[in-house]
Amino acid sequence: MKLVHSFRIVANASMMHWRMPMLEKIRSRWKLLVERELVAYAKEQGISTKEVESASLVVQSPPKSELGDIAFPFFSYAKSFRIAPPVLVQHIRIRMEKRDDLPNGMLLAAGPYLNVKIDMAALAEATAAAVENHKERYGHNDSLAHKRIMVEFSCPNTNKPLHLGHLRNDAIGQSVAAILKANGADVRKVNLINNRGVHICKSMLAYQKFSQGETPQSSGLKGDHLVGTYYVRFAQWEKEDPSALDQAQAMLKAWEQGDEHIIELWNKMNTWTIEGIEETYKKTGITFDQYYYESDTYKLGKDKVLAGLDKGVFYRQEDGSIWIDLAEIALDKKVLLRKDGTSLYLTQDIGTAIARHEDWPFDSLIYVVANEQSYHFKVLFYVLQKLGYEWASDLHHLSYGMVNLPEGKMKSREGTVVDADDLIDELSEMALAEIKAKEREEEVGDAQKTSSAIALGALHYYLLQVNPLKDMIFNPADSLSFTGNTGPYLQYMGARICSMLRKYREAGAIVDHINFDGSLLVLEEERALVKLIARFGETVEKAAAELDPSVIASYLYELSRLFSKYYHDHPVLKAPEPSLIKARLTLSAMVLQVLRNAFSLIGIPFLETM
RNA sequence: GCGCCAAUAGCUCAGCUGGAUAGAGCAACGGCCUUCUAAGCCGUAGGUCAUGGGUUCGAGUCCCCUUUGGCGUACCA
Repeated sequence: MKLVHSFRIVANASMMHWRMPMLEKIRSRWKLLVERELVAYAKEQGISTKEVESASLVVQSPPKSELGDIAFPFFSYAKSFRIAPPVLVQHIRIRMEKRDDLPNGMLLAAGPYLNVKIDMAALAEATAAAVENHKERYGHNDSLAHKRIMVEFSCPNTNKPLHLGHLRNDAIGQSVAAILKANGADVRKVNLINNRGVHICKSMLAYQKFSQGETPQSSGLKGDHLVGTYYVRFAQWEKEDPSALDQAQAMLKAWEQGDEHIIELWNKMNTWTIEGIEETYKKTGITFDQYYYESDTYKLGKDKVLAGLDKGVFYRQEDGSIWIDLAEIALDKKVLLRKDGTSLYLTQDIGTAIARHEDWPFDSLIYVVANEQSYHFKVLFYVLQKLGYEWASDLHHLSYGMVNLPEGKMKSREGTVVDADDLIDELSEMALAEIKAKEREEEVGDAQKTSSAIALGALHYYLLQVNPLKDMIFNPADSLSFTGNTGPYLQYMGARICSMLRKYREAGAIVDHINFDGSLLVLEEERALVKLIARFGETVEKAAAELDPSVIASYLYELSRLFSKYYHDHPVLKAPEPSLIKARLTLSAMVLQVLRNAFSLIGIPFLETM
């Protein structure tokens, strides 16, 4: 399975030791020591050290905690040394143990693996200090420092409200932007409003014919929903009146010629839709740094296509249309401008990309767009390259899979499209009902606010736990469930820790004066938690390298599940010794901080109580 | 037809980029609330990693064939 995006932007060489996360530092230190010993042994045995050096040592994590914390498989050295891996492991272990410059820790020979049990007390204390120092920035790094990355997502049409597909798009875009930012990049989130074209005219025309001047105020409908009803109305009318489409096209022409009445109507309806959509963004916590409008950029696209014609990279057909030959990238031919001179989707995107690079010269531009458009982006990037823009190679299509329903595809004709606002409202109602059923309305404070936060947590986690490239099935029943591997489960973990910390303070913060002693965390779960917390930074980096929020989602679930089991089995506030209370409290607070930080990367609202 | 992508438990998804006995959740069954919030915890059951071949010490992971499914291949967006 090859699902990894090859995100082209090159990370900075930030891997200098002084800023390397603690766990990585320990791993690479041990790696160097094992390699040193292998080379020394090879010399003694009269084996070419080149052979040994070229088989670079692999670093892994053992599957079980009894086997230690770091694993070095020795399979690949068997040939050079001409002995079985387990034998070599024993030799190297014994030799290394004679050294007096080893860091704290223990070497374990586990068959063909040489494993290390690390000094967990030191790791726990260093990690606790790092969490304490960096707080909401713990886990952040500067691997993408000074990189300007533009992320385009959402891109709604102004003829209908957002649906489930947009929600996946928005969730991915918002999350990827946050992840890149956490890696130090200078990120600019941009939206592109598809506000021109025949499809926009369809809802306008139907409105003109059938609305009798209805407005969001008079109808009580959100603007985008109101406009959407006329888009649907057009589809009905089109069946009754075959001239409907011609009329819509005539309207588009009039629009392009600047007909005042039509522009006025267009402005009015666009405003309604955009205001409605922005309300949805507000509800889902989606924000942008800048909006682009196709009505502003399509002309630039036209100009650039004509310029390309002059340069000879495109050609004109007899009927007047302008084309590009895609033979170089093993594709066919593609129209860039219609014979009547009007622009196409591709033309507009050419203009938009150029305008963006002029506005904010980026090191990379990531388009978050469904995979059904991969052909479009392949062509777009090629066209821009042909036009001579060197930055064309910095464009990246983050292609995500379709959202389907258990019954199959969403189809507007069959009315199976899941509306974004309806879904969020339904989720909120379910969450509210749950709060009431648990009789936690008072406890929770603002039950309304809490339930929408839970709804959002459920939705975003559901959408982001799947690798973006894969098609996913959105099962409404599952998404409405708040138990198991869900957003609310994670939120609940955070709320429980908060509650525990509140109780501690109410009881007088008894162990505040005691120093945190990492050596007290000896339980298997505690070691696993410390390691996992120490790995958060790597996880954030991996998520950026792969442009994949599901990396964060999986990490969060693992952390929560581990902590959940831990605090169920082992008392924190009622631990037998004050110093142990302190140690466990510190560990819990670390988990809490990481939950908070990770939540913000995948759009899960943090809740102090629920 | 051609191109791109996918296939892991009944269902929805992981699987640290080729390593130790393939993991979770849901659904099913059983156990745990005078003990830091039961939106929780524990246990049982569930797998020929679509099929066949190849690469090598070693394959769910890499390569090829086949099958099935999705998307694309518009002077729609």
